[in-house]
Amino acid sequence: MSVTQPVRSPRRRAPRNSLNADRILDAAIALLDRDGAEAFTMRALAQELGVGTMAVYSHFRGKDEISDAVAQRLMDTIELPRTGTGDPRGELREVCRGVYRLFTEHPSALQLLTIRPLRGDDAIAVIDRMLDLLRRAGLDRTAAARAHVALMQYTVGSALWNTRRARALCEEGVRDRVRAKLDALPADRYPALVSLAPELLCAQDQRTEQYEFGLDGILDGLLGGGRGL
Amino acid sequence: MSVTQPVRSPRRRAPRNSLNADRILDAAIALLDRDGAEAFTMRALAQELGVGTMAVYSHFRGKDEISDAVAQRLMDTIELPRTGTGDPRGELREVCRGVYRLFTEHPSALQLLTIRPLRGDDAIAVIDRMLDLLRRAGLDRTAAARAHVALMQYTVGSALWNTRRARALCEEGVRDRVRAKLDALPADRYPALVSLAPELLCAQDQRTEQYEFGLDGILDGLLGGGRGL
DNA sequence: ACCTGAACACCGTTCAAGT
DNA sequence: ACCTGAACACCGTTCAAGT
Repeated sequence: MSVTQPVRSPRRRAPRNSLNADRILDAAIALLDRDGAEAFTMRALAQELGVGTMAVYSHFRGKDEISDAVAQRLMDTIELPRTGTGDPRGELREVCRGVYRLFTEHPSALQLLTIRPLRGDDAIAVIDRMLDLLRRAGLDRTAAARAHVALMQYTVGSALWNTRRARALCEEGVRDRVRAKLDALPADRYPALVSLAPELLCAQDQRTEQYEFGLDGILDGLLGGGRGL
Repeated sequence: MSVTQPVRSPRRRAPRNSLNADRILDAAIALLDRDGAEAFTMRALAQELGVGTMAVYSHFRGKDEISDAVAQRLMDTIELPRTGTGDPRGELREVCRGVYRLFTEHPSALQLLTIRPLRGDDAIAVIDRMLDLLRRAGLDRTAAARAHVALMQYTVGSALWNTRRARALCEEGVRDRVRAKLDALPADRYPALVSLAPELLCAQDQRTEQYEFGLDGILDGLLGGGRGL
């Protein structure tokens, strides 16, 4: 029978060397940010690139190696504030906000980043900068190390919390169901919660303000002289 | 040919009603804590129960529903300190430590818990208690709501960070590789990091002390009067 | 009703083969 | 060397069937 070429040709063979590690990482980040971590699939990634699934394996050993490379690449996009004349506290605040912004701008990559936080030249530069600022703020060696870890933990936790929330709230009706559940709580059993329900919902909406509220509190507590009373 | 019964009989049929939601949740938590989240599989869960894969579906709609129930069950195991005569700050500290302990004792369930933190009667009681204590500590309505969220975010972030670290460090040789990497860093480029490397490694090892260091800092900052200088 | 295996549409990855 | 599809061992879940 005379047939034309199949209407939907499955895919013409990709020209040699049209694929490389950079293109793959770009596509991976785009895929993660657009469709979320659970859609980050070798098959989906290959399709995003217009290429057979196995083509990617010529450039990376496997999915884990791609994840690592994505995490490293993202960390390298953090911009450090100019090493200022200003106070250490203000600079520290800026560095933390930069890390937080990165985490929330690439929500799906956040979990990749929390696994091995010590990758990438710029990530290391961030850590070095934070430690330096903490020392200059007057903390001793042990306190500086601990304060750095605490700040990173808070930042990771805050970003994770907010992105999970944001994703959940995207689903239809979740917002109303949460509100209804809060309204249905017995006020005699949970008086504080029922009373503060509006403020709680508001706090979760104003995510940047919420992060900065906690950040300022932590910085006050860690830098401000000693255990206050 | 004459054959005996197969040496390994695949599985005798489970007696009726030997399975129920509680047994399934017990097995799920055991599986999660023992083998980790990535081993939490419907097939593995059924095997743990000595039952066909699909038997579980008679009691739960699917894996998501089991995850939700696990999260709720775990949250209900948090013990609140006796509503003390003591200072709000000390009680608040105890509640946070309880939440942190739960998160670290069930590391694999942590991610389940971060998705929908508002499930379960006891979880709600924890929230109510924290809000009440924050109010009694003198915070206004907005500050109490924000402080509660910040404390939860820090606690989740800290538990997540530590359990990821702990799991990574279990792998053979990771510990030495991290140390080697830190030693190999150019001291002129990252002076603070190289100098504080021992303190950093130490801070990540002493996990409970690290959590409490940050917790005390946050409590100081949030409760101690105003922005210090 | 409760439990079962077969089957379906996915997943990451191995392998032998094309160019 | 770079890219390909077929195949393998997994996964969650649907379905028709057994008891």
